[in-house]
Amino acid sequence: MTRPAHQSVTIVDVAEAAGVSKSTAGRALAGAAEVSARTRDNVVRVAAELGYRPNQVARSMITGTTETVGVVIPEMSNRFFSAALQSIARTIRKHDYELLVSSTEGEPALERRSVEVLSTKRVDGLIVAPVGGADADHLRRLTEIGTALVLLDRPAPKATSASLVSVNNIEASRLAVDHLIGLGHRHIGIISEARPDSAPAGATELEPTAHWPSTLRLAGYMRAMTDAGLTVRPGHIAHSAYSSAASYAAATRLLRATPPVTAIYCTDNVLSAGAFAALQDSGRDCPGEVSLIGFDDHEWAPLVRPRLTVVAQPTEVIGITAAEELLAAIADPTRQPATHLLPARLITRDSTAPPGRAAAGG
Amino acid sequence: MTRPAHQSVTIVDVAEAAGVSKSTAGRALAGAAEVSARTRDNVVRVAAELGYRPNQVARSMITGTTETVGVVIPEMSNRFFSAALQSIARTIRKHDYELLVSSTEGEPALERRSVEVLSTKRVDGLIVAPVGGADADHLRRLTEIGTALVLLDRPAPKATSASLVSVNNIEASRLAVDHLIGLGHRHIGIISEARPDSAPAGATELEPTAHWPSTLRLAGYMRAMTDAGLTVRPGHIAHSAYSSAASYAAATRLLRATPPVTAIYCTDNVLSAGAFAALQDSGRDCPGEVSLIGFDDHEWAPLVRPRLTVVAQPTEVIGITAAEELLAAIADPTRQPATHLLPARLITRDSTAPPGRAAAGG
DNA sequence: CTGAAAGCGCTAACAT
DNA sequence: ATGTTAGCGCTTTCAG
Repeated sequence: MTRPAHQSVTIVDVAEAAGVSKSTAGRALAGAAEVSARTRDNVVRVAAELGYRPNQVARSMITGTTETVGVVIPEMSNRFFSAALQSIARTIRKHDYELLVSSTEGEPALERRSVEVLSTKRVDGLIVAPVGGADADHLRRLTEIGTALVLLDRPAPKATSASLVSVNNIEASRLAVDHLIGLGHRHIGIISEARPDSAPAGATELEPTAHWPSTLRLAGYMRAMTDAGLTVRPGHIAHSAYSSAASYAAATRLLRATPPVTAIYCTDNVLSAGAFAALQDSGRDCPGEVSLIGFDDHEWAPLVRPRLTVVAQPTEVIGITAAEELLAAIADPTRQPATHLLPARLITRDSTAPPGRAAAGG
Repeated sequence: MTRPAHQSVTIVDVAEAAGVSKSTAGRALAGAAEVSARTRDNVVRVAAELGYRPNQVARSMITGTTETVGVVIPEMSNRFFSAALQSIARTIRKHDYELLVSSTEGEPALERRSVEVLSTKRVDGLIVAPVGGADADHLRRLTEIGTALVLLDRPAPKATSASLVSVNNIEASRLAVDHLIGLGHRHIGIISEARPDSAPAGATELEPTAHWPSTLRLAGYMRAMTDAGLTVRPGHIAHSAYSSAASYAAATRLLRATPPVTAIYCTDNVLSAGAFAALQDSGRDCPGEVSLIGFDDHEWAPLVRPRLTVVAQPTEVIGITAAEELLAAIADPTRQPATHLLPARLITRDSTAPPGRAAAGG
């Protein structure tokens, strides 16, 4: 009775036990209409008794599909990505797809590896938040071989035929800056991961980094300032690496700038915490002396004092939209790629107020 | 030139173009030693030119493995799980495995579905944070069919032959309570997702919920109180549903208890935010009038005022351990299941102080 | 309505 | 060192 098979009970076992051919067994299990109710019930019962588990790998071999989508992101513990992942998961599950997820730690080499491996595993489509600047051959390759691709959060230079789902970064910054300007601020500092020179004359360049969120947010800041007739001062643009600690240092620098800033706009969720801590430790009154705007709505934004005003991304909608766009692309390979630039929202709390107001005490 | 194949270029195409048999091509691509360097190089070159992508599905068909592990968790946007996921991902990637992840929204039916679907997709092993109380047939089934299984965060009643990786919840609570007792507190409240009557005489019962983290944390609180000769008062145990809002309400109730509590211990990360907000809004001075301990170390714990003292789980180690345990079980099916109860750590900040100390002002 | 046969792309004996 | 053959478990023509 020994059998070197990989699998305990196959459809052949079920067929034999039910006294039918494996084709009939297969049809019965698939709920095909052409099989008589009697034999179908019998087959199903026998399958249950035997503990038969269909083998999706074998099925994929034939159908050429895996009912699986891949997601490649820099980091899954990042709030933005974990929230996006959650809504992607929920959306695709409704369509009976599963999620193969790979995190790249922000490393281009790992991103390429992930995309290749998932492709090798024959995912039906891929959502990727690319990090690998200029080199996007691995993404272009996907569209060449006909794998559905949706870009999340940021575009990729060469992946022209992929859809993009992201917040409207330019407008997000405008929201923040206009709010501050409306309050009367004229000296507004910004903490950005982007290098000040990466967004020189706007955000329409074709440079590798020109369309990254941080670059666009910086560009949006510059544009909003300019449109309001305010001067964009290099000394008010603080570059920060992508960490809370770096942001702390950047904010500290900004607080010593001349002319002094009366407000700081923080362009990323991991940078917000560091900036807030720096402002707190500086002893400056917020919002009395310095206003602060964070990016992304955190659980803690209403918990700290002053409660933090933020520019919130529609994270959930972004995830849902990316998933739906991908499912649509899988269902219809001729579908044209679309760009979804979702609107951000300003959530006004207590960390922003008119400038020059002394601490009211108490 | 038309071909109804599912795949653009297969190993047969490569073989033909290279003028060898498909076995040789396969061996060359696999880097087998028995193939001459000359033909191997040639095959590899031709494969690259043709844009050949190996088909992992077909390979799995033969080997019976997928180099994929499944992870089933209640929610991936939850801080604890997203952090665990991240370290699981990193660990398995080093062993060239991929991650098929499914979130269950805390619904037992979805959990069963996820486990079955991933099993159908022939994952080599599964890490699950079970939620489905008494009904764990779907998990027992896995071990029956020989699929490696590791339980994360909480055990499952019937899945006896699976490893478990979790924090030591009893000791975690003892850490918190002993700290408070050491400061002089005698009236310590607790906010718990567990019903007070679920952990009556300790945590050694065999009831469905008896080993859930929340139950164990409550039991640990009761045990630590008792061991210190303090009275466990039902009025000081506030039950809360699993949400920040519910915890806010529970904390508010606790603040009105008689005799009054001088300290509150919060047993879960999502409950911590609500309790903190409630204490803040109550106008009570913390830690002057009431001390507070949260669970899990949040990004915001050092940002709020007072900075929050917490019991921190070794989230990263939990994820790594679960992944390694799973990989070991996959590699050696005869391996005996192990239980890893990792130690929690108390991070003392400013929200805990001796009781009865009036607000010092300023 | 059911069965027989072919084959998805690949690896793994078994030859040579 | 290379080629030939036989499947992995399943779906899907094609016959009946």
